[in-house]
Amino acid sequence: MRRVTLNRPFAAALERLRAADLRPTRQRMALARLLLEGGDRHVTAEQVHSQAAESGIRVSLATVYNTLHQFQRAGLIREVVVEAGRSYFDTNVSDHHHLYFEDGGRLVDVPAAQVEIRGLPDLPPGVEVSRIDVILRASAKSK
Amino acid sequence: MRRVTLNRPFAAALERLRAADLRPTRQRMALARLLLEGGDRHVTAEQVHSQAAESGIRVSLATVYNTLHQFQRAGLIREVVVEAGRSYFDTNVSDHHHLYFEDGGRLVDVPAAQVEIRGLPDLPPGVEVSRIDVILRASAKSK
DNA sequence: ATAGTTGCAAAAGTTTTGCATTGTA
DNA sequence: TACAATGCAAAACTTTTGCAACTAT
Repeated sequence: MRRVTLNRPFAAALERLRAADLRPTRQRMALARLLLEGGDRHVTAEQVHSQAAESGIRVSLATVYNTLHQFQRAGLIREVVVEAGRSYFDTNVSDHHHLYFEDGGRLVDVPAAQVEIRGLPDLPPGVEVSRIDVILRASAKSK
Repeated sequence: MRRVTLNRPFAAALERLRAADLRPTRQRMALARLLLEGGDRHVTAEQVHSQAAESGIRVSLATVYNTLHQFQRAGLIREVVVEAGRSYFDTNVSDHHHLYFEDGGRLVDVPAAQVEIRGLPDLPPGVEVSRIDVILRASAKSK
């Protein structure tokens, strides 16, 4: 009888791709594992590309972008735009906001549960708010 | 006696540049008038560049970017990043938030006075929040 | 076979930089 | 004359597109 046991992380990534109706190709599996293992992270496409290279995975930056966008559409990750020409992909897809340290560019999650927003405007009929992004921009105290 | 009367908009733009310690060069004056006359607007660098061309002002896109950033540093305008690779410059510098229509890319101001945000996290000592951006993303109702 | 997918080279945008030119004292 | 500031061509980045190669019937 043949052993069919797959290691855990592999199986988990496979499962998530399947659930999202994305074929488990070599590149996608590699990127899925890179992103979806090891907790909440904020990474740029460029960083994902470098990390892939470090792990010995050959994949072009274009494919990284395309894959990240597919993952986003599938709800596996979120894109957060913080600055002109700098977007982060966030592996935390729970409802939350962001704290951005302008010096250094670090991005930190702020759970939405603890934040309360009131007084938002009404929208035209047929239109709905699909998402609310709150970004707190932090910098060194000027005083 | 020589007439020294300048037309109003010209004088206003001049005044604002002076107050911001920016030399009133031909290009800057032109962009200042384009941006600071005629109410609150959300424009991309590209749009400013086109409008300048239409008004017969010769200025490169690089200069438009550089000037917009100078204006931002001087507090004359604000930059709002809404989507990867798409930043808007906002001539409304009062405290406010944004409603973004994902189909079409229109951006609308939401006065901050009517919005109340509570439960924001504490920051490390020496760090302060320099700005809070709230972006409501609106799209056609899915139902 | 063949219809749909995938991954990437090349193209398209966007923003920044370096420096010749211009303006100021 | 020197010194700083300006405007832009060219360079550097970031992101998207078009299509050849691959996959799964």
